[in-house]
Amino acid sequence: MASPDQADKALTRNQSLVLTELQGARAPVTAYALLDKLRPQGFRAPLQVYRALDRLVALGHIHKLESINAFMACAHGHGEGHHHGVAGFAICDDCGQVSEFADSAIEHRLEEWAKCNGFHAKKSAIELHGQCAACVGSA
Amino acid sequence: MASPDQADKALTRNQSLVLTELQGARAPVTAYALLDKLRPQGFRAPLQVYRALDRLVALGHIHKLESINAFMACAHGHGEGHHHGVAGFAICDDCGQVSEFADSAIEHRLEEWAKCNGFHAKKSAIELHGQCAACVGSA
DNA sequence: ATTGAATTGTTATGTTATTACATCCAAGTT
DNA sequence: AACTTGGATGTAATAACATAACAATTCAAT
Repeated sequence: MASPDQADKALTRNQSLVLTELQGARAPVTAYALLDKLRPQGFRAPLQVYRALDRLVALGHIHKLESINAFMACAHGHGEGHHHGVAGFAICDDCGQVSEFADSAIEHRLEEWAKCNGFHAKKSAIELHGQCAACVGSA
Repeated sequence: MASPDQADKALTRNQSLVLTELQGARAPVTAYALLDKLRPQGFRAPLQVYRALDRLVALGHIHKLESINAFMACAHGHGEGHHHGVAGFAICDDCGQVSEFADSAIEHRLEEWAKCNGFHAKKSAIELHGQCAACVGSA
């Protein structure tokens, strides 16, 4: 049996620091905001952050939100047989909070379109902008 | 009856120049690439481009591709009763060409999710990355 | 110990987007 | 005509996001 946190153990110091920071955040964080937060831990240049982010995205630990140039930890864990489907994000333009969701019907329709059009999809970005329930209520 | 090109007539000179440039392009164009192309027409600063782009996006004439920071003309025209649904984009990472598509099932699923979660969506971005049919063939 | 691959550190630079403020111009008013 | 008002534009400076190039270090496997 693999150790329970094998995925984490594969991470380097910088990657762990960035991931931990993102997991503790309540909303997406930009690369430069991460840099500032991690200066006490020795970070000094953007590349240290960007390199860690690239790796974490590749490993599936975090997502990049393309429409706001920010990053957030993946909503679910990384247990053994975890199916990594197409993820969607609902971004509140008022409070900044983001909800991650998965919808197999959407995933299926995208696959269908790709198949019909000979497109080989490698990754996807689905991002909604608007107001979350809390902000609609307090509007 | 409105004149056939009423929408176009509402555009200012700068907006028309930017829109025409995008309509003539075979792939998305970045703001700074537009600036360079329009220097002969008198453009000198990024804001001239960004202001025109903002307006054109708001009017539904063009789309911003969030994952590549580039813009493209809307695939369909702007006739009278044109339903502007949720648009998706398949971006070829090899040749740069983009296919715009619309899928009412996806739109419906997104609306459904929003309703169930009290999220008021104002806009959406759906972008696929991979290889288009032509590039897969010539790989 | 040596080597080779991956990671890291550092500097500089490139790319994308906005802020702030001055100016211009056309439409409506006195 | 002079005045006001609002949108559109021009201009300069800067902010925010991201990568290139290269040197130095770490560390597992020999």
